[in-house]
Amino acid sequence: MGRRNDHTREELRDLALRTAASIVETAGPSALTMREVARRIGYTVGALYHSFANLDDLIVQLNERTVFELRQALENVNRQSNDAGQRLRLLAAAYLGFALLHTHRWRLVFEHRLPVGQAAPKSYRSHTAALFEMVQENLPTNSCGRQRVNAPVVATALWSSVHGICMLAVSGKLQVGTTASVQKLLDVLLDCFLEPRTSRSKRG
Amino acid sequence: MGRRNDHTREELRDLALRTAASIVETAGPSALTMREVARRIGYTVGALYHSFANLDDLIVQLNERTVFELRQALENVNRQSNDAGQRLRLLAAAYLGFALLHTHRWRLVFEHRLPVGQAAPKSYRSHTAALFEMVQENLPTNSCGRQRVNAPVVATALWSSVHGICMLAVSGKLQVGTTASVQKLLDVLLDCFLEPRTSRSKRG
DNA sequence: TCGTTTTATTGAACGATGTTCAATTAATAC
DNA sequence: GTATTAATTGAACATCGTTCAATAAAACGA
Repeated sequence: MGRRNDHTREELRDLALRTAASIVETAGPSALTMREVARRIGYTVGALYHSFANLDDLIVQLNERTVFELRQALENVNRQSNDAGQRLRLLAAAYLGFALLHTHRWRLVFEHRLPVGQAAPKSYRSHTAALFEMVQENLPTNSCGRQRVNAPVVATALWSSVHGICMLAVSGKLQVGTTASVQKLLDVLLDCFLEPRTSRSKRG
Repeated sequence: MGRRNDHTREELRDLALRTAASIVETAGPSALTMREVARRIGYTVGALYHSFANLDDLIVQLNERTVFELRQALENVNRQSNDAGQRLRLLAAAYLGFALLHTHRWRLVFEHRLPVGQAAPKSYRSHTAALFEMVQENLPTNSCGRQRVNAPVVATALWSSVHGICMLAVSGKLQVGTTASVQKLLDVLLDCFLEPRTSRSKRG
């Protein structure tokens, strides 16, 4: 069979990426092979290599989509409160929610290793930068010794921490089992970053 | 060639694991193959399958060793100060130091996926439990709204956060480049967990 | 010391993987 | 209607994890 015109180049790329996402979500990253993607979309392996340089490239493009979805989810949540502190708590809960809902795909974003010397694509970096900006803008001015360190550093520290809690919880490396107990870890963390330093028994 | 008796079964296991560690550290996890380990220790692949059930098992045993080394490094540091808060800061710095020094091996511990339904080995769990206990014992009693939540939860939240900062930094997913700036993230986090709520300009 | 048993080790084999590319065939352009 | 262009195939190659019958050396019993 030669040229088919069943799909444009862009349609095929989209089809392959959606299929890859489905494979990863249901069967884990180890099930994501060029041959399996090809089989599911009804093409042969060779055809995939016109849309993707190699498997690594396919994964990078899949991760790009995942980060975009994550950004959208967080941006939606960020509009649902007028209180900055409350927004931060909602963002953390949404981050955990996304990680729990799309566990394999979410882990793939952070566990995939780029070939040495190869930078992450620009769109990927812009999405993650947007995430950190969202956090930064919701930081109270008096949070966490803020007068000494600048906001980007605090935002980075806080969100890396949220990430660490979610990652360890989701990957089962933590003993905590239930979603509720993971949420409690996030609460403790955010209490530390949000509660004003002078009142020490706000709601004890 | 038949039976060789160059090494006992235990010697061969040790040799293979040390070789595997070396491969991972220098060339990354993707370079860790049964064939490469076998080649380097001067045996054929088949021989490895008497010491390890499969590649997954070899990785699990390698990770066990890595976690043991990490535990030792932290226990050493934990004896080098009389102030609990200072010990926590030293522990965090040592955790980052280990992650930076043994990046690939350290990442492999957290990024390796066990086959579904298979639990991490008991020794692995006991090492990580020891880490969390160390943190827990160094927590000040008044830290982070401690009167409301119990110590294990605070310890888990704090150390998962330290882990998140180290992981994102080491895997290059963060924009921060230098070791100093990562250390500053850890400082901000520990300030939040350690500084008494009433004094706000301790060392500004 | 010799013959038997045990066991460590080999090496070839199998199926699956990523990747390449000449051949083919359909769509497009002229 | 022919020539050009480009998408698609499918076979090929190297490498991977894993298995296992064959083999040879060590250990054992007499």
